[in-house]
Amino acid sequence: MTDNVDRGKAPNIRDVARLAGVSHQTVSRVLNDHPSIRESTKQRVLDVMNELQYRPNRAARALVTSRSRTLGVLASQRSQYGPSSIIQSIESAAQDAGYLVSTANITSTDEASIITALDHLNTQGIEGLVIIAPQVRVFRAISNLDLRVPFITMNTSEGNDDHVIAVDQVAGARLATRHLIERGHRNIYHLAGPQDWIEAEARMRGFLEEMNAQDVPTTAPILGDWSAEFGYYAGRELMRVRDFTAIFSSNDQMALGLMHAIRDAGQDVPHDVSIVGFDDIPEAAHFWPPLTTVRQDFPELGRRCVAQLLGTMGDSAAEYTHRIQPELIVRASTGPPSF
Amino acid sequence: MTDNVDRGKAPNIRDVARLAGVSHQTVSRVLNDHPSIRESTKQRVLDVMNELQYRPNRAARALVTSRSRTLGVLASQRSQYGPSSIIQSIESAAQDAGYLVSTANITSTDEASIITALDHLNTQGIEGLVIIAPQVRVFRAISNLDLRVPFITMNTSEGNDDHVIAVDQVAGARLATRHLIERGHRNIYHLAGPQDWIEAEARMRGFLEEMNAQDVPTTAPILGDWSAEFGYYAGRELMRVRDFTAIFSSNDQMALGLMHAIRDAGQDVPHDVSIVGFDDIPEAAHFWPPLTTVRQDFPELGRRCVAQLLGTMGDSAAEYTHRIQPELIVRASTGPPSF
DNA sequence: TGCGCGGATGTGACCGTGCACATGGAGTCA
DNA sequence: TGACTCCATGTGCACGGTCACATCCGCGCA
Repeated sequence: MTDNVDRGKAPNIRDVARLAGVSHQTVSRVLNDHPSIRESTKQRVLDVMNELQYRPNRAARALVTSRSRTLGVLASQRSQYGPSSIIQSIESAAQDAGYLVSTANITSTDEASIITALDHLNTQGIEGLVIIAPQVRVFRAISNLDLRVPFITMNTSEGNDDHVIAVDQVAGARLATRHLIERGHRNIYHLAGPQDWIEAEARMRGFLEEMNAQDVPTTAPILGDWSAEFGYYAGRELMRVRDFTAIFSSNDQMALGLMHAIRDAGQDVPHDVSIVGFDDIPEAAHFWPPLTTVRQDFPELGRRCVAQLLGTMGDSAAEYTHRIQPELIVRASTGPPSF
Repeated sequence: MTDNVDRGKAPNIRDVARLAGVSHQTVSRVLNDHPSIRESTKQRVLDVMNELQYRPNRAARALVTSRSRTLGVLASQRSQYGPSSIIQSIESAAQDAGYLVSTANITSTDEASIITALDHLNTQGIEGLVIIAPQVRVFRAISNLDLRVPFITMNTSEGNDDHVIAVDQVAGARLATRHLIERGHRNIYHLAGPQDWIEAEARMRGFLEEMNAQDVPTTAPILGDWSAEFGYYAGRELMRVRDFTAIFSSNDQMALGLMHAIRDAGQDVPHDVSIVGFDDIPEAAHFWPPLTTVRQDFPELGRRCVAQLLGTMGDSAAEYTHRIQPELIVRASTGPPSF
C-alpha cells in the first residue's frame, strides 16, 4: 500500500519488479520478449506495468544499447506534396517498426546548409538516412563528412552504389512522352526539374530516351525549380516562339503554371498545346483543364524506403524491393495537335 | 599517441577529459557554458573535442536530466500545404532551440487513432505538444489521457484555456466575406472545413459575423473535408440550384474544386460566380482564374508556436505573442455579380 | 598571521535499462 | 545416484552524461 506511493516520478523497471515480486532483469526480459520467461510470470509483470502505467525509458535504453532507434530524413522543399507525402509515410512506417524519425531541412542549396543539416542528424545519432533533396550535392557532402550510416534515396539508376531505390522515374517519363507521341505530337518540349535532383534527371532521361526510340527530334529541356511560378514564366517565354504542340512538365505544379501562361497568351489547352505533368497531386484532377499526369505511389515509396533501410541495418530480412511502376493518368489536358 | 586509439566507439566525455588533462566534470561544464571556467581551460577542452570529433550523447543527457528536449506534433492531413509548412517551420525553430521534433499522424478521425498517436508521443517523453489536427476531438482525448505536457494549438478563440494561439482566422474570414459584399454580392455561400477543426469553425464564425454586421442574409454553411474533390462535388450540387453569386471557401483546394464544377456546368468564374479561398497556397496564383484568397503566414505561425511552448516550459521569457493578421490577396476569381 | 570567501576544479553517486554471468532447480541418462 | 543440461530467474556492472558536494588555492582584511 504505502509502497505504491506516487513519488512524482515515472515508474521504472525496478518499481515494476518490486510490485511483481521479481527482479528488474525479469521485467527487462518481459519487455524484450525473451523466450524463456514463464507465462504466468510474464502475465504478472504485464499486469503491474499496466497498473503503474509504466513506459520504458527510451533514453536509458538508447544509452545502454547505444542504438538510438532513430531514422533521419534529409529533406528540402518539404511543404510540397511529394516530399511531404513521402515523409508522412516514412514516419508511420518507422513508427510501426519502433523507430523515431528526425528530419532536417535544407533551406538553401549550398553545401554549408547541407552540412548543417547532416550535422544535426548526426547529433541525433541516426541509424539510417533517407534523402529527399538535391541528391547530387548531398552525396558529395556525405562523402566529405564520412557519415557512417546506411542511407537511401529515390535514385533510379546511378549504378555506382547500392543505396537503393524505388519509383522508376524513367519509365514514368517514357509513358508520358509516348502518350504525347501517340497522339500525334512531334514538337514536344520538356520542362525539367532542377538538374541536381536525381528524379529530375531521370525524368529528363526518360523523355529523351522515348523521343529517340520513336525517332522524334528533340530540343534541349528547360531546367526549372518545381514551382508553379517558374512554370508560368517559362510558359510565357515559350509562347513567344510557339514552335511546339505539347509540353511534358516534370511535375504538376510547373504544368499548372504552364497552362496559366498558355491561356494568358490566348491559346487553349489541349487544343493548341497539350500538357502532361508528373506526380498526380490531388489537385491535378481539378486543374483547368484536368491534368494528364503520371501517378506515383508516394506512400508506398516511403514504406519501402523504411523497409529497405531496416533491412540494411539488419533488423529484418533485406528483401529485394522491386521497382515501383508509375501509372499514366489521362485527363483532358492532352489531345491531338491542331495543324 | 597510443592513447588516442580509435576503439571503434564514439569518444565520451572522459576521453576528452583525459586528453585535455582535466576531469570529466570540467568537460561537462564546458559543454554547458558554466561561468566559472578559465578561458584557457575551456579552449583546451574545446580543441580536444574538435580533434576527437566529440558529440555529446543525447540519450545519456536525457537520462540524467530526465528531459527529452523533444517537442511533439500531432498532425493530420499533413501532406497538405498548410500543415506541412507549419511542421517545417516548427522543426527548424525547434532545432534552433536545441529541441527535437517528433510527429505523430492521425489517420482516421476516431478516438482510438488519436489515442494511439498521443501514446506514441508520450513514449517519446515529449515536453510540449503542438496540435495540427481536428482539435475538438483531440482535446477530449487529451483530457482523458491526462497528458501532463503543455500544449498549443492554432485555436483562435476558445476562451476556456490558455493553450494559446496565433492566426486570427476570424478576421481573415471577415476580410474575405467583406470583399465579396463590397463587390455587391448578396447571395453568398460558405463552404466550410470539417466542423471539429477549430480553424474551420473560426472561419465559419468570421463569415457569419461579417454577413450579420453588413445585414446580408445568410444560408447554412456546407461542411467539407478540405479536399479539392469535395469542393468539386459540393460545387456540382450547388450548381443545380444557382441561387448565389459568390462562394467563400474555407481553403484553396476546395475553391479549386468549386471552380472546376462551375465550369463543368458551363458557367464562368468570376462572371457568373465569384470565388474566394483561404491560405494562399503557392499554386493559387496560377489557378484558372487566379484565386482571390486570404494569405496566412504559416512559417511565422510555426515559429510562434515553438516560442510560446518554450516560454511555457520556462526556457525563455514567455513574451506575449500578438495575434498574426492574415492578408487578403485579390486576384481574378472575384468580380461584381452579373444580374 | 590567521581567517573567510569565492573562483576553478575534482570526486563519487546516480539516472533506467540491457548484458554477461551466476545461480538454483527440475529433468535426463548412464 | 551423481553428473550434466536446460530453463527460469537473479546479481552486479556498464552506458555517458549531470548533480551535489568536496577540495584547493589565492586574495583581502582585521
